[in-house]
Amino acid sequence: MVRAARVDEKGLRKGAWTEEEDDKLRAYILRYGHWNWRLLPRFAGLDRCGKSCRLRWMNYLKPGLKRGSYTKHEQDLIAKLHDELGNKWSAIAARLPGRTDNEIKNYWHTHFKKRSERVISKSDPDAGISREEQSSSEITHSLNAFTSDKAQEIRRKHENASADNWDSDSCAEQNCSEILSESSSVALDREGNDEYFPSFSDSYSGFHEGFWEEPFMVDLETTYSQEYKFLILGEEGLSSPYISCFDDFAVTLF
DNA sequence: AAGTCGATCAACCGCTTCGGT
DNA sequence: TACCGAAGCGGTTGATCGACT
Repeated sequence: MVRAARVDEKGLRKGAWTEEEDDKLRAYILRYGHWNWRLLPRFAGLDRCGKSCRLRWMNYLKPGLKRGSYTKHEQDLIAKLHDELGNKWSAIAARLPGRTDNEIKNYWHTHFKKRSERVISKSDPDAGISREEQSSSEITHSLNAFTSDKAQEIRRKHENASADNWDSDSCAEQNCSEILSESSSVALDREGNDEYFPSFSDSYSGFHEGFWEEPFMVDLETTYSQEYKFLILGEEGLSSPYISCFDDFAVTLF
């Protein structure tokens, strides 16, 4: 399911990434960060363009990415967010921890779009909108109204509780969690089933509050083969103009 | 067993946005 | 304020797999 590897006229590799390339890119970014995507491949020893490296890191190698099938909760969230935001895949991805915009976009095109096409083909051409679509739209509308009311209620609650301790970031997170939790309990899925969806916090119990801010710890013994440990540890092979300023960061990591 | 076709998803491409000068 | 380069974003492509004939 990957493109055949080839080399373009500039000598840059294209197509499927090899395990060795993945290891090089991962090792480099974990040690030095992505200070400049265009120059990074040269320093990391990769014959790839910066864009390709960025994409590979963002969509496949970045720690914390979830692979595999989507939960019912995620499916519902994608549908809801797409109703609200349209094709703003990065915005949708930002609200689904561990999923990438590319992944969500693919998922949408293969699952939801197909479904909506079926709905349109089944619908009365004169009516312009199917009963199913209409009902879905009504559900979304009700849900939006509910979440909007709920957001105001939560905001009032927080404002009353403590004006001094108001932390917009954590409150936004909490609001999102509360809204999703409550709305999920009343939401119907697109098939019209009235079923329980786990709340946001239930689904992502593995992600505690500080997860994304914490330094990423790498288990060198299990994550990398022996031949690439030296790359991470910087004995040789990697070079970075940022070595001095990233040394502190590296110390934090290892 | 071989061929066909649709589904899937990694990767590419080109346009837009953002930030620095 | 205009320009330029880098990063980000979204649409599209193409290789592979599995189901079906």
